[in-house]
Amino acid sequence: MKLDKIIGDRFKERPADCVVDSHALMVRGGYMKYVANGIYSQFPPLKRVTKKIEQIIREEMDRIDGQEVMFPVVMPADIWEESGRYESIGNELLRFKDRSGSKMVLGMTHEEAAVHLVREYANTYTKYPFMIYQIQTKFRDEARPRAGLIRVREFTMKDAYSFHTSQEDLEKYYDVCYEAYNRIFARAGVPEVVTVKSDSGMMGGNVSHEYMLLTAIGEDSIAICDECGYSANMEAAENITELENKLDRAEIEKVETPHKETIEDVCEYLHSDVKNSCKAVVYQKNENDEYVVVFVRGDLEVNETKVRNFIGSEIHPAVITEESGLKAGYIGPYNQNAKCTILYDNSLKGIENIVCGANEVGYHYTGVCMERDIPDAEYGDFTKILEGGICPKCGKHTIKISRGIEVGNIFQLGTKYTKAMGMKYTDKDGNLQYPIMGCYGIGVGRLAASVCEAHHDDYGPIWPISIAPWEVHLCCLRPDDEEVKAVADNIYDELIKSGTEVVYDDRKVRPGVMFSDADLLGVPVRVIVSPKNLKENLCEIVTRDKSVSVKVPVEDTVSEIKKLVEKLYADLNA
RNA sequence: CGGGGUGUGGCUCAGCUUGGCUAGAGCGCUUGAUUUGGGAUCAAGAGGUCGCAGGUUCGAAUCCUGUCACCCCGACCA
Repeated sequence: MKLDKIIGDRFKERPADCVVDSHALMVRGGYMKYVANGIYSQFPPLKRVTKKIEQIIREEMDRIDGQEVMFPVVMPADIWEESGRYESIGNELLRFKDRSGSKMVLGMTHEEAAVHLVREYANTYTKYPFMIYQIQTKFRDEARPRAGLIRVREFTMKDAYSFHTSQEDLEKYYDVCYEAYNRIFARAGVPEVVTVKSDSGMMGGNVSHEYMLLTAIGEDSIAICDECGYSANMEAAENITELENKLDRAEIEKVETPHKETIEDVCEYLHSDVKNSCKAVVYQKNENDEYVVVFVRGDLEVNETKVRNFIGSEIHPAVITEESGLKAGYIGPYNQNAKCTILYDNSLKGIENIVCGANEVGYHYTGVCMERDIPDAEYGDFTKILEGGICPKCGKHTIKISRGIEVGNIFQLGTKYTKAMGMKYTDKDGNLQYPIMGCYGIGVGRLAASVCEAHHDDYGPIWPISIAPWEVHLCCLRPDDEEVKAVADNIYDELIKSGTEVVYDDRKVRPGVMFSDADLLGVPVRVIVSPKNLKENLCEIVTRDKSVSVKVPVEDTVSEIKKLVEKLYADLNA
């Protein structure tokens, strides 16, 4: 490919709207163009990157006996009504009507379509197990797309669905998939992707893992223990607390705390440690606005996902009214009479002599002891794990919180969808059974952006050769010099003949322009043919990351390039 | 959905507070010349009616009202 024929402009200035580097570089490098909020078109360089990622995924899925299929983008609402998700999913699911008034949805995930595809076919245990997958466009009407390709509304995703006749078989295959995913990320040049335990959210099911690329711009918080290797999404990480600053038992005393409505203010006012206090965080259930009060130790934060899972309902931060009986800023566990669901966090178990609201405006209690004063409280885990927190696996104070981008996930779904949609098979004994499912996703565009985010410098992406838009970038520094041009042309022809993917820059531009464009394209191997090198009968071969920089005789150039290309591939597979 | 911000050639932005001639700069683009190992120089050119709609005014990019879009933070989210 001649560089001057590649569709799309490259330019110098960072676009104002781009917050993350990968987004800025991919816009500057002519990889993508904004179409609408969270919707982009891909120029050839990016299309070539995503195509290669797709191919790696395809090979690894086929290797674990996946069968590629294709589900529709537009689906009738009725299969979503079968699973119950037509109602339960919020506005991310784009619903619309066709010309005849039938309700339709735009596919945001394809469990329903997968079950629909195989539910007649897989009616006997002899057909199991099997896995089907597709690589296709999804649409999710996200509330807030951001960061270029990291979070978009329309995107390409590989989604796979496996069907099993036993939990053991699912778990066995889950592990196989786990390994396949590790191979995919290693081959894509990001072996540093880590797996974390996660909350399954709307997907349902029990066990699930997320594949995270750790980076400061990530949207997820991950709890990691360096000691034992434990890692979990902050949403899912169990938070173990121990009693600190244990105080002696004391009598309850009501004290005036005028205009002190945050726990920090109250504790400062009363000269008490925040760790010896109890604060109330109030939510309301989405369906009926019923109040949910969560009592946690003053220094901790509520993990809303845990609350949501525990009460089995969606919640939102509360608007506290007069009628509720709750006294905002003065809510406490003792003498609490308001009608609402009350949850007590583990951090309060057995705590003595604490400060808490008196359920009366302007007053707090001191000396409250949970065991003595609220003897029938039941406790659960409702708080966020924090930096320096206790590792649930090894029990040490070793938890670190990192940010990460979720580039893939795997779920053990169970029978949620097969049951809801009436998919059954006959087992060996002639009984009807529901198949057990697993599902496995990878966001292709997000992975491309994540690799760029993880591997770039100020001048452009540094693509791993396996997913780079081209393998070799050939620069002819002085195309007006006949000899230089002839040598470069010859190298180009030879590389093409040998099946190497090469982009050839023979424009009549200054070297600086040429190098800058090469940096933006991020091709791993760069070859420079120039009058300066040619005087000594040499060509220059450098890698984008500067780890290799050599000059070789002109006649050896092509073979040296091919050697280097092979080495780069080998490094990725090692 | 709540809070904050921004809309001026392809890109980055100035002008707006305090309305006033044909709306500016740099980058990019076209043509020519000189240059040639990290985004050159000179000259000549093309390209915008200032997000949209309405209002105030002799006169609006500038003031007012409405509206749309986008960005950031939060909420929400496989």
